[in-house]
Amino acid sequence: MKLLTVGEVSRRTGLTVRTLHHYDACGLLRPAARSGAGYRLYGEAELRRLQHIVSLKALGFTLDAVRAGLDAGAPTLAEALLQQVARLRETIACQHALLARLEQLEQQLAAGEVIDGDTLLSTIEASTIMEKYFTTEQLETIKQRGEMLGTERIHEVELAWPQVIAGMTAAMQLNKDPASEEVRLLAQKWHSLVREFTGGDAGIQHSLNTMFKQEAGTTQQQTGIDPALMAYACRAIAALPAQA
Amino acid sequence: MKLLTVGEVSRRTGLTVRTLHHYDACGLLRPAARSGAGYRLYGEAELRRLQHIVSLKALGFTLDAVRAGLDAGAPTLAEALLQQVARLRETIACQHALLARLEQLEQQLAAGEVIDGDTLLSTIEASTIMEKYFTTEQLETIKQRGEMLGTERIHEVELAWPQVIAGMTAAMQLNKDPASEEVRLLAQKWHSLVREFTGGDAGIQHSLNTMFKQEAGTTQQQTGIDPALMAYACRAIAALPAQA
DNA sequence: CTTGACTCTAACGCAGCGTGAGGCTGCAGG
DNA sequence: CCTGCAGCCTCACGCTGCGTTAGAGTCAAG
Repeated sequence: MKLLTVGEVSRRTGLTVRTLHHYDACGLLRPAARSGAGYRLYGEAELRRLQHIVSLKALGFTLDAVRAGLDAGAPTLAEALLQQVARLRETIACQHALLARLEQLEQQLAAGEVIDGDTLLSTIEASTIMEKYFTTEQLETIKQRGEMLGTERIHEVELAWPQVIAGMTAAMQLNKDPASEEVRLLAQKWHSLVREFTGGDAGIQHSLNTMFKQEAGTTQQQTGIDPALMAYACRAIAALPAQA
Repeated sequence: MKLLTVGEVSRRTGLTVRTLHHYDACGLLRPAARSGAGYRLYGEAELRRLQHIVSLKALGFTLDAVRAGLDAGAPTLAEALLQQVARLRETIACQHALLARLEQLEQQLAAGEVIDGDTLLSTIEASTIMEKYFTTEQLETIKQRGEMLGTERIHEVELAWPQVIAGMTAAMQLNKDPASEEVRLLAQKWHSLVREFTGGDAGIQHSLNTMFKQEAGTTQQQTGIDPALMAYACRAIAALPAQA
């Protein structure tokens, strides 16, 4: 019956001495005995327990969970395993979502001339906010629509927007009747541009509206559309003759 | 030009007051000014910066990284993004590997009568140790072979091993010549059982040997094969007439 | 003037150890 | 016997990103 010191256990297991001290301190693995000088001495049983500890930790359990699992019986352990699976699945799902966003940004970086700091931050911001107001499915739908339209058309749209916004802003500031002839063309253009984004999906349309209401500040900064302009544009569109 | 107190900023952003204090303390977001009473006052610029902070944090950056990214220019930020993508990919890969192991254990739990504590721990242990000595590809290969063989055959093998081991141990203890007639049948059986696991893959065979050498203690406990027996068995197999 | 809602600073707590500091122990060589 | 050196011991702070009291000042309303 041989007893080992911390250093020896450390070499055999690859754990650090400090870690063994820690396990002792928190009651996870107590040495079998102490030498006269106070040296920790571990026996076979402790090595086995340590093996178990390492294994469970490798499965992602916290030290508390490991202790609980070892001190309680197999049913508890089995249950803990299932819980751990569930937790892990969830975190992986989150990480995946995150990765998707990061990769999208990465693509935009690779594809674009966009190395300007503010633009980059705006792009990031936009994706963050979108995450907040659209469901995963909706984002998926939007992405697919984007692929259908193609890069070129998207570019056109991005160029078209500022003009429409500028026109609408001017009309509003001149107090023109939103239902008037002159505003009608602008309203039609606006409407079609929005449909190009929503694809006619009512849910997406709704989320979009909510976002513009809640995040007025940020969206205004990014698009130049403030609540007043939005209201004006909505009235103009509402005044359009039936379906275009 | 309106200034906001912590509470107001908190309500607008959803961050806690404590968080704002923290960001102030660590220099990530300093208030624009302080009131006479020492209240933190934030302006528009700070709100924008805060927006950026939140966005970057949502991408998984540490506060230090966020500060670095915001204080340095866009190139740094872009670079950091790429790094973040790489890091995330790696952690996801790890998590996936972990999940795979956990799910395997889950299956065994669901399928088996194995609710005994020691057995469960042994199973976990085995998978942990295998992870250590076999490459991912090898494990994949082993898994596929397992599926090819089918549950039933695996069960048979698991039953056959103890008998062979017992026989070989007895032969060794009786000091029988490993090359003798009597031992030959045992050696053949042993050899074929090993091949059933390795599938004839030299790499897997090698990893298996390494594992048995390095983890003598644990494997002996789990299989009943100690180094001496292993050596004896190897000699017996080496003495077999050419290919079986 | 009192209340209640808000603010301030200061400081511990969390998980799981890493990383010293400062001080014994135990064995080998001179 | 003394000296070294490796190994052991016990504190105890540090890291991340805040949560959470605790004690105390501030502001606007009743």
